[in-house]
Amino acid sequence: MAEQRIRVVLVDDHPVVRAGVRALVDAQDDLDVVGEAADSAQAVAVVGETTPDVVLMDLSLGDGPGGAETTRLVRELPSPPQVLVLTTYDTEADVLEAVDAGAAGYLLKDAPPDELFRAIRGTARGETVLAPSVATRLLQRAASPTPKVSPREVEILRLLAKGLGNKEMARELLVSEATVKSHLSHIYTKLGVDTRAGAVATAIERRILRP
Amino acid sequence: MAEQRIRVVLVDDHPVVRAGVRALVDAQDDLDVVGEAADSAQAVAVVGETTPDVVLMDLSLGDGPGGAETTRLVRELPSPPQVLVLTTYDTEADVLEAVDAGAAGYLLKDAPPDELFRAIRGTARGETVLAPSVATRLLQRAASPTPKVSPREVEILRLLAKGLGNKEMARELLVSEATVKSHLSHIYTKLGVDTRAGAVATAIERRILRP
DNA sequence: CCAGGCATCATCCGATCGGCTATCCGGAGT
DNA sequence: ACTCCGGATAGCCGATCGGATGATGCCTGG
Repeated sequence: MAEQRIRVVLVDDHPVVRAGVRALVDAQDDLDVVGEAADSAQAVAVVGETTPDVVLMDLSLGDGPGGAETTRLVRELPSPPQVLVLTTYDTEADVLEAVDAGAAGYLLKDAPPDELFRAIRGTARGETVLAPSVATRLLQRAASPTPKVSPREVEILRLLAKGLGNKEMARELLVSEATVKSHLSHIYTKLGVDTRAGAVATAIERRILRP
Repeated sequence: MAEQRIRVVLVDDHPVVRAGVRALVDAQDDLDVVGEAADSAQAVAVVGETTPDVVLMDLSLGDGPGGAETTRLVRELPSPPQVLVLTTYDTEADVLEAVDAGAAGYLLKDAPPDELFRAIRGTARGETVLAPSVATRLLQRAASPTPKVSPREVEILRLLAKGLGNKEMARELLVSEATVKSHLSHIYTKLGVDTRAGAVATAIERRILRP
Protein backbone atom coordinates (compact mmCIF):
# COMPACT_ATOMS: atom_id res chain seq x y z
CA MET A 1 0.00 0.00 0.00
CA ALA A 2 1.13 3.46 -0.81
CA GLU A 3 0.55 4.84 2.65
CA GLN A 4 2.39 8.04 3.32
CA ARG A 5 5.43 7.35 5.49
CA ILE A 6 5.58 9.31 8.71
CA ARG A 7 8.41 11.83 8.50
CA VAL A 8 10.31 12.33 11.74
CA VAL A 9 12.89 14.85 12.90
CA LEU A 10 15.06 14.16 15.96
CA VAL A 11 16.11 16.90 18.36
CA ASP A 12 18.59 15.77 20.98
CA ASP A 13 21.99 17.01 22.03
CA HIS A 14 23.26 13.49 22.59
CA PRO A 15 24.66 11.95 19.42
CA VAL A 16 24.30 8.52 20.96
CA VAL A 17 20.60 8.99 21.53
CA ARG A 18 20.07 10.38 18.05
CA ALA A 19 21.83 7.38 16.58
CA GLY A 20 19.76 5.05 18.72
CA VAL A 21 16.42 6.53 17.85
CA ARG A 22 17.39 6.76 14.21
CA ALA A 23 18.44 3.14 14.11
CA LEU A 24 15.25 2.01 15.74
CA VAL A 25 12.88 4.29 13.88
CA ASP A 26 14.42 3.84 10.45
CA ALA A 27 14.01 0.10 10.79
CA GLN A 28 10.25 0.61 10.78
CA ASP A 29 8.56 0.45 7.39
CA ASP A 30 6.25 3.34 7.98
CA LEU A 31 8.64 5.70 9.75
CA ASP A 32 11.33 7.88 8.23
CA VAL A 33 13.91 9.99 9.99
CA VAL A 34 14.30 12.99 7.71
CA GLY A 35 16.45 15.19 9.91
CA GLU A 36 18.38 15.65 13.12
CA ALA A 37 19.22 18.62 15.28
CA ALA A 38 21.42 19.00 18.33
CA ASP A 39 20.17 22.35 19.55
CA SER A 40 17.29 24.77 19.35
CA ALA A 41 18.49 26.82 16.39
CA GLN A 42 19.27 23.73 14.33
CA ALA A 43 15.91 22.30 15.26
CA VAL A 44 13.98 25.27 13.96
CA ALA A 45 16.05 25.30 10.77
CA VAL A 46 15.72 21.59 10.10
CA VAL A 47 12.01 21.49 10.84
CA GLY A 48 11.49 24.50 8.60
CA GLU A 49 13.29 22.77 5.75
CA THR A 50 11.89 19.30 6.09
CA THR A 51 8.34 19.95 7.35
CA PRO A 52 8.16 16.64 9.19
CA ASP A 53 5.01 15.08 10.62
CA VAL A 54 6.50 14.48 14.04
CA VAL A 55 9.40 15.98 15.99
CA LEU A 56 11.00 13.90 18.73
CA MET A 57 12.14 16.48 21.23
CA ASP A 58 14.59 16.12 24.08
CA LEU A 59 13.99 18.61 26.85
CA SER A 60 17.58 19.26 27.88
CA LEU A 61 19.52 20.62 24.95
CA GLY A 62 22.66 21.70 26.69
CA ASP A 63 23.20 25.42 26.39
CA GLY A 64 20.73 27.84 24.89
CA PRO A 65 16.98 27.42 24.70
CA GLY A 66 15.66 24.16 26.13
CA GLY A 67 13.28 21.68 24.60
CA ALA A 68 10.17 23.39 25.90
CA GLU A 69 11.08 26.70 24.34
CA THR A 70 12.11 24.94 21.15
CA THR A 71 8.77 23.15 21.09
CA ARG A 72 7.08 26.52 21.19
CA LEU A 73 9.23 27.76 18.33
CA VAL A 74 8.61 24.85 15.99
CA ARG A 75 4.91 24.93 16.75
CA GLU A 76 4.84 28.50 15.55
CA LEU A 77 6.23 27.58 12.15
CA PRO A 78 3.92 27.30 9.15
CA SER A 79 2.31 23.85 8.98
CA PRO A 80 3.79 22.90 12.34
CA PRO A 81 4.66 19.30 13.18
CA GLN A 82 3.34 17.38 16.14
CA VAL A 83 5.90 17.37 18.92
CA LEU A 84 6.56 14.25 20.95
CA VAL A 85 8.76 14.89 23.95
CA LEU A 86 11.25 12.10 24.56
CA THR A 87 13.32 12.72 27.61
CA THR A 88 14.91 11.22 30.64
CA TYR A 89 13.01 13.01 33.35
CA ASP A 90 9.43 13.39 34.26
CA THR A 91 9.70 16.39 36.53
CA GLU A 92 6.23 17.82 36.80
CA ALA A 93 7.41 21.26 35.87
CA ASP A 94 8.98 19.86 32.73
CA VAL A 95 5.86 18.04 31.65
CA LEU A 96 3.60 21.00 32.24
CA GLU A 97 5.94 23.38 30.51
CA ALA A 98 6.24 21.09 27.51
CA VAL A 99 2.52 20.49 27.21
CA ASP A 100 1.93 24.19 27.59
CA ALA A 101 4.44 24.80 24.81
CA GLY A 102 2.35 22.66 22.50
CA ALA A 103 3.75 19.15 22.90
CA ALA A 104 1.34 16.40 21.90
CA GLY A 105 3.03 13.62 23.80
CA TYR A 106 5.52 12.82 26.50
CA LEU A 107 7.66 9.67 26.59
CA LEU A 108 10.57 8.62 28.76
CA LYS A 109 13.80 7.39 27.22
CA ASP A 110 13.63 4.12 29.08
CA ALA A 111 10.49 3.23 27.14
CA PRO A 112 10.73 0.04 25.10
CA PRO A 113 11.05 0.63 21.34
CA ASP A 114 7.54 -0.67 20.65
CA GLU A 115 6.08 1.95 22.87
CA LEU A 116 8.11 4.58 21.09
CA PHE A 117 6.83 3.48 17.69
CA ARG A 118 3.25 3.44 18.85
CA ALA A 119 3.71 6.87 20.34
CA ILE A 120 5.09 8.27 17.09
CA ARG A 121 2.24 6.84 15.06
CA GLY A 122 -0.31 8.05 17.56
CA THR A 123 1.18 11.50 17.68
CA ALA A 124 1.23 11.70 13.89
CA ARG A 125 -2.51 10.98 13.93
CA GLY A 126 -2.96 13.88 16.29
CA GLU A 127 -3.47 11.79 19.41
CA THR A 128 -2.09 12.76 22.77
CA VAL A 129 0.35 10.17 24.05
CA LEU A 130 1.61 10.12 27.60
CA ALA A 131 3.95 7.65 29.24
CA PRO A 132 2.12 5.77 31.99
CA SER A 133 4.30 7.20 34.74
CA VAL A 134 3.83 10.68 33.34
CA ALA A 135 0.08 10.29 33.03
CA THR A 136 -0.15 9.12 36.60
CA ARG A 137 1.84 12.07 37.77
CA LEU A 138 -0.27 14.50 35.83
CA LEU A 139 -3.49 13.15 37.25
CA GLN A 140 -2.06 13.48 40.72
CA ARG A 141 -1.26 17.11 40.05
CA ALA A 142 -4.60 17.75 38.45
CA ALA A 143 -6.27 16.51 41.59
CA SER A 144 -4.14 18.67 43.86
CA PRO A 145 -3.24 21.84 42.00
CA THR A 146 0.29 23.03 42.60
CA PRO A 147 0.04 26.37 44.37
CA LYS A 148 2.15 29.02 42.74
CA VAL A 149 4.83 30.74 44.72
CA SER A 150 4.56 34.53 44.73
CA PRO A 151 7.44 36.74 43.53
CA ARG A 152 8.16 37.86 47.03
CA GLU A 153 8.29 34.28 48.19
CA VAL A 154 10.78 33.47 45.46
CA GLU A 155 12.94 36.28 46.82
CA ILE A 156 12.80 34.65 50.20
CA LEU A 157 13.70 31.29 48.69
CA ARG A 158 16.71 32.81 46.98
CA LEU A 159 18.05 34.19 50.21
CA LEU A 160 17.14 30.99 51.96
CA ALA A 161 19.32 29.05 49.57
CA LYS A 162 22.15 31.41 50.41
CA GLY A 163 21.80 30.28 53.98
CA LEU A 164 20.57 33.56 55.42
CA GLY A 165 18.70 33.62 58.71
CA ASN A 166 15.35 35.34 59.15
CA LYS A 167 16.98 38.41 60.62
CA GLU A 168 19.38 38.72 57.73
CA MET A 169 16.65 38.24 55.14
CA ALA A 170 14.61 40.90 56.87
CA ARG A 171 17.50 43.33 56.64
CA GLU A 172 18.14 42.38 53.03
CA LEU A 173 14.52 42.82 51.97
CA LEU A 174 13.92 45.84 54.17
CA VAL A 175 11.05 44.26 56.02
CA SER A 176 10.56 43.02 59.55
CA GLU A 177 11.56 39.62 60.74
CA ALA A 178 7.90 38.84 61.33
CA THR A 179 7.20 39.34 57.65
CA VAL A 180 9.95 37.00 56.68
CA LYS A 181 8.57 34.37 58.99
CA SER A 182 5.15 34.88 57.51
CA HIS A 183 6.45 34.36 53.99
CA LEU A 184 8.34 31.30 55.07
CA SER A 185 5.24 29.76 56.57
CA HIS A 186 3.37 30.29 53.32
CA ILE A 187 6.25 28.79 51.38
CA TYR A 188 6.24 25.73 53.59
CA THR A 189 2.54 25.27 53.04
CA LYS A 190 2.77 25.71 49.30
CA LEU A 191 5.73 23.41 48.85
CA GLY A 192 4.48 20.84 51.29
CA VAL A 193 7.52 20.96 53.52
CA ASP A 194 8.22 22.15 57.02
CA THR A 195 11.89 23.03 57.11
CA ARG A 196 14.15 25.49 55.34
CA ALA A 197 16.34 22.76 53.93
CA GLY A 198 13.36 20.94 52.51
CA ALA A 199 12.05 24.15 51.00
CA VAL A 200 15.32 24.80 49.20
CA ALA A 201 15.52 21.26 47.86
CA THR A 202 11.92 21.29 46.70
CA ALA A 203 12.25 24.74 45.17
CA ILE A 204 15.23 23.63 43.13
CA GLU A 205 13.52 20.40 42.15
CA ARG A 206 10.44 22.32 41.07
CA ARG A 207 12.72 24.67 39.17
CA ILE A 208 11.55 27.62 41.19
CA LEU A 209 15.20 28.22 41.94
CA ARG A 210 18.02 27.61 39.49
CA PRO A 211 20.78 25.42 40.84
CA MET B 1 45.05 -6.45 8.47
CA ALA B 2 43.97 -9.19 10.80
CA GLU B 3 43.98 -7.07 13.93
CA GLN B 4 41.91 -8.47 16.69
CA ARG B 5 38.57 -6.66 16.82
CA ILE B 6 37.72 -5.05 20.10
CA ARG B 7 34.79 -6.87 21.68
CA VAL B 8 32.33 -4.63 23.49
CA VAL B 9 29.40 -5.27 25.80
CA LEU B 10 26.80 -2.57 26.48
CA VAL B 11 25.16 -2.13 29.85
CA ASP B 12 22.35 0.41 29.90
CA ASP B 13 18.73 0.28 30.94
CA HIS B 14 17.63 2.51 28.07
CA PRO B 15 16.89 0.54 24.90
CA VAL B 16 17.29 3.70 22.89
CA VAL B 17 20.78 4.29 24.15
CA ARG B 18 21.79 0.67 23.60
CA ALA B 19 20.54 0.87 20.03
CA GLY B 20 22.41 4.11 19.51
CA VAL B 21 25.71 2.92 20.83
CA ARG B 22 25.36 -0.35 18.97
CA ALA B 23 24.63 1.41 15.71
CA LEU B 24 27.59 3.73 16.11
CA VAL B 25 30.05 1.18 17.44
CA ASP B 26 29.16 -1.61 15.03
CA ALA B 27 29.78 0.75 12.15
CA GLN B 28 33.45 0.86 13.14
CA ASP B 29 35.72 -1.72 11.52
CA ASP B 30 37.66 -2.54 14.60
CA LEU B 31 34.84 -2.56 17.13
CA ASP B 32 32.25 -5.28 17.76
CA VAL B 33 29.26 -5.21 20.06
CA VAL B 34 29.05 -8.76 21.33
CA GLY B 35 26.39 -8.33 24.00
CA GLU B 36 23.92 -6.09 25.75
CA ALA B 37 22.49 -5.96 29.23
CA ALA B 38 19.79 -3.85 30.79
CA ASP B 39 20.57 -4.46 34.44
CA SER B 40 23.26 -5.63 36.81
CA ALA B 41 22.42 -9.33 36.81
CA GLN B 42 22.23 -9.49 33.04
CA ALA B 43 25.48 -7.59 32.83
CA VAL B 44 27.37 -10.08 34.94
CA ALA B 45 25.88 -12.98 33.01
CA VAL B 46 26.60 -11.52 29.57
CA VAL B 47 30.11 -10.46 30.46
CA GLY B 48 30.79 -13.90 31.89
CA GLU B 49 29.64 -15.55 28.67
CA THR B 50 31.22 -13.25 26.16
CA THR B 51 34.44 -12.20 27.91
CA PRO B 52 34.56 -8.84 26.12
CA ASP B 53 37.52 -6.49 26.03
CA VAL B 54 35.52 -3.45 27.08
CA VAL B 55 32.25 -2.93 28.89
CA LEU B 56 30.36 0.32 28.32
CA MET B 57 28.62 0.92 31.61
CA ASP B 58 25.75 3.24 32.39
CA LEU B 59 25.70 4.32 36.02
CA SER B 60 21.97 4.45 36.53
CA LEU B 61 20.45 1.05 35.88
CA GLY B 62 16.97 1.63 37.21
CA ASP B 63 16.22 -0.69 40.09
CA GLY B 64 18.71 -3.00 41.69
CA PRO B 65 22.47 -2.53 41.86
CA GLY B 66 23.78 0.55 40.07
CA GLY B 67 26.55 0.85 37.55
CA ALA B 68 29.27 1.36 40.13
CA GLU B 69 28.40 -1.82 41.98
CA THR B 70 28.04 -3.65 38.69
CA THR B 71 31.46 -2.42 37.66
CA ARG B 72 32.88 -3.95 40.79
CA LEU B 73 31.15 -7.24 40.04
CA VAL B 74 32.34 -7.59 36.47
CA ARG B 75 35.85 -6.58 37.49
CA GLU B 76 35.86 -9.52 39.87
CA LEU B 77 35.13 -12.02 37.13
CA PRO B 78 37.93 -14.15 35.71
CA SER B 79 39.80 -12.27 32.96
CA PRO B 80 37.86 -9.12 33.67
CA PRO B 81 37.13 -6.57 30.94
CA GLN B 82 38.07 -2.92 31.07
CA VAL B 83 35.08 -0.84 32.12
CA LEU B 84 34.32 2.45 30.42
CA VAL B 85 31.62 4.41 32.19
CA LEU B 86 29.28 6.13 29.76
CA THR B 87 26.71 8.14 31.56
CA THR B 88 24.76 11.37 31.64
CA TYR B 89 26.12 12.90 34.80
CA ASP B 90 29.49 13.85 36.04
CA THR B 91 28.76 14.17 39.72
CA GLU B 92 32.08 13.92 41.49
CA ALA B 93 30.73 11.34 43.83
CA ASP B 94 29.72 9.21 40.86
CA VAL B 95 33.09 9.55 39.21
CA LEU B 96 35.00 8.69 42.32
CA GLU B 97 32.76 5.76 43.11
CA ALA B 98 33.07 4.40 39.59
CA VAL B 99 36.83 4.80 39.48
CA ASP B 100 37.08 3.22 42.89
CA ALA B 101 34.99 0.31 41.61
CA GLY B 102 37.58 -0.29 38.93
CA ALA B 103 36.40 1.77 35.98
CA ALA B 104 39.15 2.65 33.52
CA GLY B 105 37.38 5.57 31.91
CA TYR B 106 34.53 8.01 32.23
CA LEU B 107 32.64 9.50 29.30
CA LEU B 108 29.50 11.57 29.08
CA LYS B 109 26.68 10.59 26.77
CA ASP B 110 26.79 13.90 25.01
CA ALA B 111 30.26 13.09 23.74
CA PRO B 112 30.63 13.05 19.97
CA PRO B 113 30.93 9.55 18.48
CA ASP B 114 34.58 10.05 17.58
CA GLU B 115 35.42 10.65 21.16
CA LEU B 116 33.52 7.55 22.13
CA PHE B 117 35.44 5.42 19.66
CA ARG B 118 38.76 6.81 20.77
CA ALA B 119 37.79 6.18 24.36
CA ILE B 120 36.86 2.58 23.65
CA ARG B 121 40.13 1.94 21.84
CA GLY B 122 42.11 3.65 24.54
CA THR B 123 40.38 1.76 27.27
CA ALA B 124 40.96 -1.53 25.48
CA ARG B 125 44.67 -0.70 25.48
CA GLY B 126 44.50 -0.22 29.20
CA GLU B 127 44.64 3.56 29.13
CA THR B 128 42.64 5.73 31.47
CA VAL B 129 40.23 7.91 29.53
CA LEU B 130 38.38 10.80 31.07
CA ALA B 131 35.94 13.13 29.36
CA PRO B 132 37.37 16.66 29.20
CA SER B 133 34.67 18.05 31.43
CA VAL B 134 35.22 15.26 33.92
CA ALA B 135 38.96 15.69 33.85
CA THR B 136 38.61 19.41 34.31
CA ARG B 137 36.32 18.92 37.22
CA LEU B 138 38.68 16.46 38.84
CA LEU B 139 41.62 18.81 38.41
CA GLN B 140 39.65 21.69 39.84
CA ARG B 141 38.86 19.60 42.84
CA ALA B 142 42.44 18.52 43.14
CA ALA B 143 43.78 22.07 42.84
CA SER B 144 41.31 24.07 44.86
CA PRO B 145 40.99 22.96 48.42
CA THR B 146 37.58 21.45 47.91
CA PRO B 147 37.31 19.14 50.83
CA LYS B 148 35.68 15.93 49.79
CA VAL B 149 32.44 15.07 51.43
CA SER B 150 32.50 11.58 52.87
CA PRO B 151 29.90 8.97 51.90
CA ARG B 152 28.27 9.23 55.27
CA GLU B 153 28.06 12.97 54.94
CA VAL B 154 26.38 12.59 51.59
CA GLU B 155 23.81 10.40 53.30
CA ILE B 156 23.17 13.18 55.76
CA LEU B 157 22.83 15.68 52.94
CA ARG B 158 20.30 13.49 51.23
CA LEU B 159 18.11 13.32 54.30
CA LEU B 160 18.71 17.01 54.90
CA ALA B 161 17.28 17.81 51.50
CA LYS B 162 14.22 15.79 52.42
CA GLY B 163 13.71 18.17 55.29
CA LEU B 164 14.42 15.74 58.09
CA GLY B 165 15.40 16.96 61.53
CA ASN B 166 18.45 15.73 63.40
CA LYS B 167 16.38 13.35 65.44
CA GLU B 168 14.76 11.86 62.37
CA MET B 169 18.06 11.48 60.57
CA ALA B 170 19.47 9.75 63.61
CA ARG B 171 16.61 7.28 63.56
CA GLU B 172 16.93 6.79 59.82
CA LEU B 173 20.66 6.13 59.95
CA LEU B 174 20.57 4.17 63.18
CA VAL B 175 22.99 6.45 64.96
CA SER B 176 22.67 8.93 67.79
CA GLU B 177 21.58 12.50 67.34
CA ALA B 178 25.01 13.62 68.49
CA THR B 179 26.56 11.83 65.55
CA VAL B 180 24.24 13.52 63.13
CA LYS B 181 25.12 16.90 64.56
CA SER B 182 28.77 16.06 64.28
CA HIS B 183 28.41 15.15 60.62
CA LEU B 184 26.45 18.30 59.99
CA SER B 185 29.15 20.44 61.54
CA HIS B 186 31.73 18.84 59.30
CA ILE B 187 29.50 19.37 56.28
CA TYR B 188 29.10 23.03 57.13
CA THR B 189 32.82 23.43 57.39
CA LYS B 190 33.52 21.62 54.15
CA LEU B 191 30.88 23.43 52.16
CA GLY B 192 31.58 26.79 53.70
CA VAL B 193 28.08 27.36 54.99
CA ASP B 194 26.49 27.51 58.39
CA THR B 195 22.88 26.54 57.87
CA ARG B 196 21.01 23.50 56.63
CA ALA B 197 19.37 25.40 53.81
CA GLY B 198 22.71 26.70 52.60
CA ALA B 199 24.19 23.24 52.78
CA VAL B 200 21.46 21.80 50.60
CA ALA B 201 21.76 24.57 48.03
CA THR B 202 25.54 24.28 47.90
CA ALA B 203 25.43 20.51 47.72
CA ILE B 204 23.10 20.64 44.74
CA GLU B 205 25.15 23.34 43.10
CA ARG B 206 28.31 21.31 43.58
CA ARG B 207 26.48 18.29 42.20
CA ILE B 208 26.99 16.40 45.38
CA LEU B 209 23.25 15.96 45.40
CA ARG B 210 21.16 15.55 42.29
CA PRO B 211 18.17 17.82 41.98
C1' DC C 1 54.44 3.38 63.90
C1' DC C 2 51.86 7.33 64.03
C1' DA C 3 49.20 11.05 62.02
C1' DG C 4 44.92 12.04 60.20
C1' DG C 5 40.45 11.29 58.29
C1' DC C 6 36.16 9.00 59.25
C1' DA C 7 32.52 7.66 62.18
C1' DT C 8 30.72 7.45 66.58
C1' DC C 9 28.87 9.53 71.05
C1' DA C 10 28.15 13.11 74.98
C1' DT C 11 27.00 17.76 77.19
C1' DC C 12 26.08 22.50 77.52
C1' DC C 13 24.05 26.73 76.05
C1' DG C 14 22.48 30.67 73.56
C1' DA C 15 20.32 31.67 69.22
C1' DT C 16 17.07 30.55 65.97
C1' DC C 17 13.20 28.48 64.06
C1' DG C 18 8.37 27.07 63.26
C1' DG C 19 3.55 27.05 64.65
C1' DC C 20 -0.22 29.73 66.23
C1' DT C 21 -3.14 33.62 66.44
C1' DA C 22 -4.38 38.27 64.94
C1' DT C 23 -4.39 42.71 62.67
C1' DC C 24 -3.97 45.95 58.71
C1' DC C 25 -3.72 47.57 53.94
C1' DG C 26 -4.34 47.68 49.02
C1' DG C 27 -5.31 45.74 44.57
C1' DA C 28 -7.79 42.17 41.58
C1' DG C 29 -11.65 39.79 40.54
C1' DT C 30 -16.92 38.71 41.09
C1' DA D 1 -19.67 46.51 47.05
C1' DC D 2 -17.56 42.77 48.81
C1' DT D 3 -14.33 39.13 49.02
C1' DC D 4 -9.90 37.03 48.26
C1' DC D 5 -5.06 37.24 48.31
C1' DG D 6 -0.41 39.03 48.69
C1' DG D 7 2.28 41.55 51.64
C1' DA D 8 3.55 43.44 56.02
C1' DT D 9 3.59 43.30 61.20
C1' DA D 10 3.36 41.56 66.16
C1' DG D 11 3.97 38.46 70.26
C1' DC D 12 4.37 33.95 72.44
C1' DC D 13 6.45 29.52 73.20
C1' DG D 14 8.31 25.04 72.82
C1' DA D 15 11.35 22.58 69.83
C1' DT D 16 15.37 22.60 67.29
C1' DC D 17 19.66 24.08 65.76
C1' DG D 18 24.60 25.38 65.69
C1' DG D 19 28.94 26.12 68.10
C1' DA D 20 32.29 24.72 71.33
C1' DT D 21 34.75 21.03 73.50
C1' DG D 22 36.23 16.57 74.21
C1' DA D 23 36.61 11.59 73.68
C1' DT D 24 36.83 6.79 71.54
C1' DG D 25 37.74 3.24 67.95
C1' DC D 26 39.00 2.03 63.21
C1' DC D 27 41.64 2.17 59.10
C1' DT D 28 44.85 3.99 55.74
C1' DG D 29 48.83 6.02 54.04
C1' DG D 30 53.27 7.92 54.78
